[in-house]
Amino acid sequence: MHRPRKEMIAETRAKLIAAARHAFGTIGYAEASMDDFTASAGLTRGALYHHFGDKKGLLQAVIAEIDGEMAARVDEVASRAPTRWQHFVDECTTYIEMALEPEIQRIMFRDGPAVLGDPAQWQNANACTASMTDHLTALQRDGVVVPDLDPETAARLINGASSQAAQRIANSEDPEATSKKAIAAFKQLLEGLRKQS
Amino acid sequence: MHRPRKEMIAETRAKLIAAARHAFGTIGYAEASMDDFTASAGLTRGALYHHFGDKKGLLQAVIAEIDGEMAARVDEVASRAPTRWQHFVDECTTYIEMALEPEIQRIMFRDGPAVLGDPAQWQNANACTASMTDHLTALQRDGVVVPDLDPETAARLINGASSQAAQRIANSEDPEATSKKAIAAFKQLLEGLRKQS
DNA sequence: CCTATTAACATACGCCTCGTATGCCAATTG
DNA sequence: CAATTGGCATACGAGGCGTATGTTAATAGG
Repeated sequence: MHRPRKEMIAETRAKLIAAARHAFGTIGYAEASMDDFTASAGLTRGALYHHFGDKKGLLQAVIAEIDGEMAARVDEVASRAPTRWQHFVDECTTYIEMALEPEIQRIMFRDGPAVLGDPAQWQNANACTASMTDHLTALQRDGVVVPDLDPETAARLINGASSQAAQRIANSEDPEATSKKAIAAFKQLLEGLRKQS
Repeated sequence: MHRPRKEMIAETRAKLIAAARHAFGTIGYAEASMDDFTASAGLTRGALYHHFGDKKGLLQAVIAEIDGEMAARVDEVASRAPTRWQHFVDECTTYIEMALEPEIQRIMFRDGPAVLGDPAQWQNANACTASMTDHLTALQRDGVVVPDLDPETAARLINGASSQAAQRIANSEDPEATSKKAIAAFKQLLEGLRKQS
């Protein structure tokens, strides 16, 4: 049988990623001891180094996984919306909602950039921005968005604003109220991209 | 004489901050060995722990210093502008320009948040956002900016977009061209805040 | 079917870094 | 001038990380 072997390996990788994701997302990358979270997965650092090279490599794998999940979710939600513009706005607000998860904030917005550098340079972890860029391009073609605008650049700026919005909500005393204010301010900024009719 | 003593102490603090700032800004917080950069200042970790408690405390001090410098610069540049709105826009673009410094990006936007958490929660390091919040409030009062908007929230979102713009420019192959695109996109977003006349 | 090789891990070792406890010296204070 | 405090260095112990080295089980070739 070929399968059991392959499956065991895949399972090992998955267990390591899951354990690391949990550790990174709660206590943070720097505080997460490789000995500890590999042990919590019933393994040792030997497996980690074999599969991912080093701690950074494992972080990359975790980030790739999260990025994939986020992109899938954004894609799903945004697909049902009456207009393209609404589609785009929904995409952004969904992104903010997801960014409320402490795990995502910690890994994708704080530890990730600190350890791996500018997120824009990450390989296998740009699905969300790519999607937003595509939609902005389409909106521009349709004349909904102002023409003199680089879509990818705009998508990045919006990403920055989104993550700040999410952080503000997440750290708020009254998340409900803060959410309203943050989403409102965010949508207001987006209005700047629209061509006035 | 009281002075020499006090001066020596202040000088020690300053040397530690300067050495740490350089180390953090180049190789990064995690890679910066306390033994190394204290030695480069002619001191030991003993002085560091005495004055700043721990590595995080020193990072806070470094951040406070940089924040002060940034706020002073923003204040200076923005003070000469014909209109209040222009004043505000200049403030933002100056902020982006400053954020191009690798040292500032690394310390203020990457390592700082990873180690100390959400910048919005930082004490003694919110001068820039505070200033932008004030100006937004004034603009709102004057009817230049849309009324239904929380100034501080908006300031934070703009901050997020600014830092992304700066990162994009800094990591670009052609900074000159990217700068034009990023600043343009940024200003376009800001237009969303204006009340249409 | 048997052997050789490789791959998937675990173990063991040394280095570096950090935090704390302790010690020393100079400067202030009365 | 003595006592005390504060500024800083030294010394020690504990982890954490990376690498080098096993060990075992699965595959491949004859």
